[in-house]
Amino acid sequence: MTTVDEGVGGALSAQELVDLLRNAIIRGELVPKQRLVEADLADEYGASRGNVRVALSELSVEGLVERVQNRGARVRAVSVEEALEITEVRAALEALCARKAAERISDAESEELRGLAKEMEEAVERGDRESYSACNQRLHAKIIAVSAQKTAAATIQRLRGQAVRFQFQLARQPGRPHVSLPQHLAIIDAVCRHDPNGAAEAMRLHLESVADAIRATNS
Amino acid sequence: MTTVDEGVGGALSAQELVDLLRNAIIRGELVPKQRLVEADLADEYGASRGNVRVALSELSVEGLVERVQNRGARVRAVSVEEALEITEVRAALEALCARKAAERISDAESEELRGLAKEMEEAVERGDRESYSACNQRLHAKIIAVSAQKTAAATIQRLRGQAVRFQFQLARQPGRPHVSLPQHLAIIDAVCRHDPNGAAEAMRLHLESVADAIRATNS
DNA sequence: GTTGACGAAATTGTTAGCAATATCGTCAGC
DNA sequence: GCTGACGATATTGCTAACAATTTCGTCAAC
Repeated sequence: MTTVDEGVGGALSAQELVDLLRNAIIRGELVPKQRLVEADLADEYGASRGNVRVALSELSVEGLVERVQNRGARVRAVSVEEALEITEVRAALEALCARKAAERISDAESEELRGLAKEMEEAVERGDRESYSACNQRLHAKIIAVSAQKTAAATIQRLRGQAVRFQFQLARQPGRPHVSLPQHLAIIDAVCRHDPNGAAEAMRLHLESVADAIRATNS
Repeated sequence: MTTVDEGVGGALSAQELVDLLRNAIIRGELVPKQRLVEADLADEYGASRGNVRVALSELSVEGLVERVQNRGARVRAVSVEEALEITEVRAALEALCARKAAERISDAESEELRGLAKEMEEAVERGDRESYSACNQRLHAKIIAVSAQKTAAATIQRLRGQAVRFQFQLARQPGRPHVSLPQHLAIIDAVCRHDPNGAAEAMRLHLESVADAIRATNS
């Protein structure tokens, strides 16, 4: 079940392996602190040890894997303190993106965001966590896309990968949607009104609240 | 001259190679768009091709090297537009660090920063570019250190490496120190006065001005 | 019972060689 | 003279095997 078959029988390339392992870590199939023995991974994924090695090197630069000289690799465990730091950095970067998005957004994109706002309101109203969480991700992704900031986007994505465990934990919290919905609506409103400062501030407040929730949950 | 000897005769490990190559790129010994042929690098640095390969993989994740499937690696060339994006991201992150630094700075550290301010004023007064540039780097590094934000620090450092070419260009600009000195002094003053908002805003304005200078120079 | 030395097993680090792919020069055909 | 096919060369992608290091179990000494 956890084993990944070799598909059509071809061996995996180094780059394919990086993607597979990254997803496995982000999806939680490989848990924090779990040892990543090169030979085992090579068997499991049907790749050569050399490629596994390269993949682990790259993931260690990305911050998902921790390597110690002569002692192998393991899935990096992100502490609560670190998750808070990451959230603060994300706050700064997503606020930047929100500002840029408010400057550049087109009418069609505005329409799309307002539609998303309606979807979120309805999802909360009928208590559909699944749908709300999906909208949440789409909202953040859309704002980053509209901002057209490639550097910020890449950085945010990397950091998201590192802190995904805490995001997940948060999405399952009981009262959470009722707290975050008005924040999300405020962000959408400011961006659609072409209010850069308002959008940045609304985004900053939202992620500040996320940080508070992480702090409150893990204490 | 450009060739690096093997030192005491030992072959270089993969990790040593990463550091050597990173420095070579940042110091400009390997110029943008320059092809990085694995076999050549292996000869030049006295390492095996496998290790060169791993090093190039890691540097490509760091954004210093560009790799194309089956067509090798080259030093990544950062465009002006990208340098501006990078500077904006740095502005957001260093503003965050300045805010945190203002919250946490100790009296001893304050003293150190004020000493640095005096050094910078004197360097500008006697037209010592070399010394001013060194102080500039020390200032940014110190604020990041005081802020104790590891995630932000790592991100900033990575981005700095990518845009180093533009920073260098800027430091050589004639009137530049007279423009940036008051900004630097304002940052130091706000941080030492424990004024988080003021420090963040001063840092943001400073890097905004850096962005303007990059824009003006490359047009 | 605890401590420390020794050695086997497990695991990582490195290298050399083979296979696959792209690049470039050459030359025939138009 | 220009175009496109062909083959040689250069270069990357990958794998298997070897070397070095760490880890862990065993056992003797205290």
